Amino acid sequence: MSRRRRKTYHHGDLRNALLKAAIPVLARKGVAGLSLREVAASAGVSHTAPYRHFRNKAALLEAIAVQGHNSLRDGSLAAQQKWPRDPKRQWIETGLNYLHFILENPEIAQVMFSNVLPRKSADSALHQAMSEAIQGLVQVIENGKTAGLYANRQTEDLVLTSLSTVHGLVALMSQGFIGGAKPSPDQAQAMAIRVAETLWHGMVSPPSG
Amino acid sequence: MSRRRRKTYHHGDLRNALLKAAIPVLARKGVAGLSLREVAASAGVSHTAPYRHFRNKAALLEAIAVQGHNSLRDGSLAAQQKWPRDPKRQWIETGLNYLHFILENPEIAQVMFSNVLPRKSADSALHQAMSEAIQGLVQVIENGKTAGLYANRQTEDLVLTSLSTVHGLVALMSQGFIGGAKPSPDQAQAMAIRVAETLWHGMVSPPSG
DNA sequence: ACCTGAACACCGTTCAAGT
DNA sequence: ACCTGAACACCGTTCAAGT
Repeated sequence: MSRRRRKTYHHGDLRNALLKAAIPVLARKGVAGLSLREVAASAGVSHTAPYRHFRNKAALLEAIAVQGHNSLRDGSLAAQQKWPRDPKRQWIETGLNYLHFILENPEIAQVMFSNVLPRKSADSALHQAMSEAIQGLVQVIENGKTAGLYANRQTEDLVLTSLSTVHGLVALMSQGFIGGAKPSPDQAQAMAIRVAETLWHGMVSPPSG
Repeated sequence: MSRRRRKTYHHGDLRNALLKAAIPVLARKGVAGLSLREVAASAGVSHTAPYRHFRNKAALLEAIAVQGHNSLRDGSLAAQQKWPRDPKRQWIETGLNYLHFILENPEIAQVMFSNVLPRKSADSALHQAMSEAIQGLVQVIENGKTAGLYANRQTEDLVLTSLSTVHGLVALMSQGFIGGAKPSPDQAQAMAIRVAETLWHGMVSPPSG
């Protein structure tokens, strides 16, 4: 045996192990059918061990959901760094990155778009993550304003509309209401781009403005 | 006692009684905390009685969620009848009616925007209701095309973008991510109108087109 | 037809106890 | 510090039995 301990009495990284173990359970049972006891068992610990790392079951699910919102935030940061001179591209890629994350992580999406979040509590990690994601979008919009896009529209209106549209599209897709049960990444991306162009130019303006 | 029976051994309208009894339970415990047993007790029947009317707990929740989608459909039908010559107004009112329903029925919204729906099953009552709601929106858009709005845009793009935006706005509001915990109807309507105008004219076009 | 009570196999959460 | 086993008060669902 080497000097560094393995499989000690203490797990070492149980928190992450539980977050990982929850994914297959979500895929099999859905968010409503997931039990903390099964997640614990599948991580190889007793059913009370998770309480050392999560206040309760909702806290575990919240930690999973936070990853999704962080991805929306990271997507807008990445897009700003990748196309620093193209605010429209930043705007589109922010949405596409979010969509791709959801398509590639359907179990996390399932938790994000479910309603197991704490009643209100503005100090929750979920609200924190959501605020950061919105801030990323605000920055993208402000880059566009600096570049002279968006005419005299208010930043708040542009952010609110963009956010609603991307959230709605992604939620509807992830829940299978549009695009069929399993849209391919290409199909999904094509739909998203058409939606983005419709919003960009407006319902009543010609497509190529 | 009059001739018509009351409080017989048979309940008579237990199905509706259960749907009604679920609302206060949702308000108190949330969708994750709702139990069929509590709903049954609050309707004054044993905990097995609901199974005469609903296959299982998910079926009860689905029946509640269907009402929300029916409201989106009814809103577009009502708007078409009320302003038969004004397709833009039809479009805006469809969204506003949906928003008002959600604000006035937060418990139903909670179920609609939660993920307790059956895995896929295109024959589910939920998908049926959603399809009908989308059809209402399609009709509103086609009225606009007939009237010469929307230039050469495709109906599918217009429907998809409208649907995503209204769904996203309403979901974000109902879950408290935007507009604060309890937006007044006036505040909510003002936000919705600004979003609708932004989408109508586009991100990059002047507000008054 | 519609409703019930007992029963089964689960839950989430708490807590004294172990290493 | 971190993990466990027993215990509590619940669940959803099934089923033979009642009216």
